[in-house]
Amino acid sequence: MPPAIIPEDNSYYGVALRLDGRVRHVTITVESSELRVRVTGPRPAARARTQLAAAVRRMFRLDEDFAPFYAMIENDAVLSWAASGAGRMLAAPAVFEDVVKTICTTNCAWSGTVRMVSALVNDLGGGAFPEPQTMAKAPEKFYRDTARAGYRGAYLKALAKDVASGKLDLEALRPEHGLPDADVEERLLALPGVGPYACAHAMMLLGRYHRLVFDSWTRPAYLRITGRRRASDRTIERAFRPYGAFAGLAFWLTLTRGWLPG
DNA sequence: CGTCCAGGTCTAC
DNA sequence: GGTAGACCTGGACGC
Repeated sequence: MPPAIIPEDNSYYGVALRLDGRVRHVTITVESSELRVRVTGPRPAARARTQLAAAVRRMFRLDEDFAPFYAMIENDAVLSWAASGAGRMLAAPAVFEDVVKTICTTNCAWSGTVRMVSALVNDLGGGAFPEPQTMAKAPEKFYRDTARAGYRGAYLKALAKDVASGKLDLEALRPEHGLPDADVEERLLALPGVGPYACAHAMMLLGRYHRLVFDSWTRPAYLRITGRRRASDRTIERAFRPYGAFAGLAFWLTLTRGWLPG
């Protein structure tokens, strides 16, 4: 296992997770370069602890090897700063959750995404992100009147249905299962409501960093940072081609440099 | 009040 | 393979 590079002490993250059927509030802190995970309630049984460990490992990308990327950018004019441990985009415990949330970001303002996901968590999941079966069973009324997901409602329900029935296995898209990027992309694009943007975004969350995410935020952000007046997606892709398998991550870090203090 | 568009996608040419 | 129009929703904006 590659070393987990933790940038600083006192980092804190909180999330509600469903562990062995029970919603737990989980806090993750950094203490002496190690992650410490705490949960509310009585000590979780073995099954819940296993689920918790798996969730944290995926959320913080503990099984991914960033060393090749850091070696690549060590002397990079723009990205050398990131070589000290940046790039661990927070993922959900399950690929299903990432795909659902990503669909909830499409063609709407961020406030809409928050509304839809909040409804899924609070009104359907009892405080944690709902299981596929729960989303599959939820009536259309929920998606229309509570989540106010509009036309996405049908996509979300259909997706949940296929995952719940076993017809669709999104977790199989994780890198450890060995599917080539091209196959994973093809499967993602075949999902209802998943186009080039959502596919690229989901690929990043899967730890597959080749594809650049183009949307109404990243495009202007790139222009602002480079000082260009305009640049086509193909031009931007060409600019990041030197980063190879990490082009998408390099693009993202270039755009989000200002999100970090200092 | 109508129009536009926001972390796009789908269908039909 | 590339492009127009429609699509839920709800804020922002112009009139």
